Amino acid sequence: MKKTDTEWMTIGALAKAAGVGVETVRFYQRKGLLEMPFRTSGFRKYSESDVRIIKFVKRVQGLGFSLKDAQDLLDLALCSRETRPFIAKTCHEKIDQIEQKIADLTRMVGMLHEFSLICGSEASKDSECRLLDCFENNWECCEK
Amino acid sequence: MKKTDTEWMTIGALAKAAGVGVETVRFYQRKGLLEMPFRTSGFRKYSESDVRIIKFVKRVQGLGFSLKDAQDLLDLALCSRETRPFIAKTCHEKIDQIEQKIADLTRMVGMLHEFSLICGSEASKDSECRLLDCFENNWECCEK
DNA sequence: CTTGACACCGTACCATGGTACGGAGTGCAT
DNA sequence: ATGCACTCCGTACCATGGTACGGTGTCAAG
Repeated sequence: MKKTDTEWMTIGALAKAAGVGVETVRFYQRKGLLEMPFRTSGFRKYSESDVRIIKFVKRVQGLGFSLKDAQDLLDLALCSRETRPFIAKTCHEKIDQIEQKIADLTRMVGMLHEFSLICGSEASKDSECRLLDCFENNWECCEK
Repeated sequence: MKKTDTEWMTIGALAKAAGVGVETVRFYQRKGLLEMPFRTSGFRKYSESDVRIIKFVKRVQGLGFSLKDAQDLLDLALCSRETRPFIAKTCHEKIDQIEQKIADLTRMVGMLHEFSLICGSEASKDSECRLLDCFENNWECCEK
């Protein structure tokens, strides 16, 4: 690769740098998460920013969001006077979504903590703890 | 249905009560999330606890867990002296998993808050906020 | 005792998010 | 100039989590 000076990467280099497979890059391209890159004689030429996008998508995905959600968030990057209202809307939607999720997860983890205490204690009788009861009670643990 | 007295439900009644389709119930059955119910002359007979299981699965799923994870959590309900060590392990694994997720989501939402402030302010110049920069910086927002 | 609603079953199909394959072209080094 | 690695593209395939279809069986009321 004589073009390292012009800082282009091939698809393979990008994939490696981002920790995904070449096919995943092509897949993201088809999905519109990565824009169609410049080409030299048929070969795709990527830049560092593509690495960042892929890593970002992977991170967001790991938090339980879809590729569509990742796309929404990527679109937030286009911050300009015209796009600002749209961005504010998307941003606040995502914030609400995430805060709801955090609240739910927090209750869930609290319940699991209590559950493990009750169930783990020598005093607990067999089958005394019924996890499902806790969930029904908005994740509050048994006979609290 | 003359058997309301014996409190059995048909698959249709269960599905309706749990807010899913009949096919979803059969699917969960195949996946082992619901155990094979008693039958009367070929028809499945469900109880209230099946409704609870389905609702639970749906809730857990909504938090970004797989059916497999839901299954793991359902297995926690079997709290007895023999299963206790296994339960403790699963429970703490899930707790760690969830806490990690909460931490990540919390950083993410904080970043989105800051982002929306900066981007939303009249002072911000076009294209000044680059969301990707924030993510790279462990979700800390731009030039903080 | 028929009729309509529901149940049975297997199989096919759908979307999402990839992963793999195969035949052909390209680029660079030896 | 030859070879090897890498790229191209389309298409097929995979797992997950359902959803739909179609032919048959059952139930319970009219």
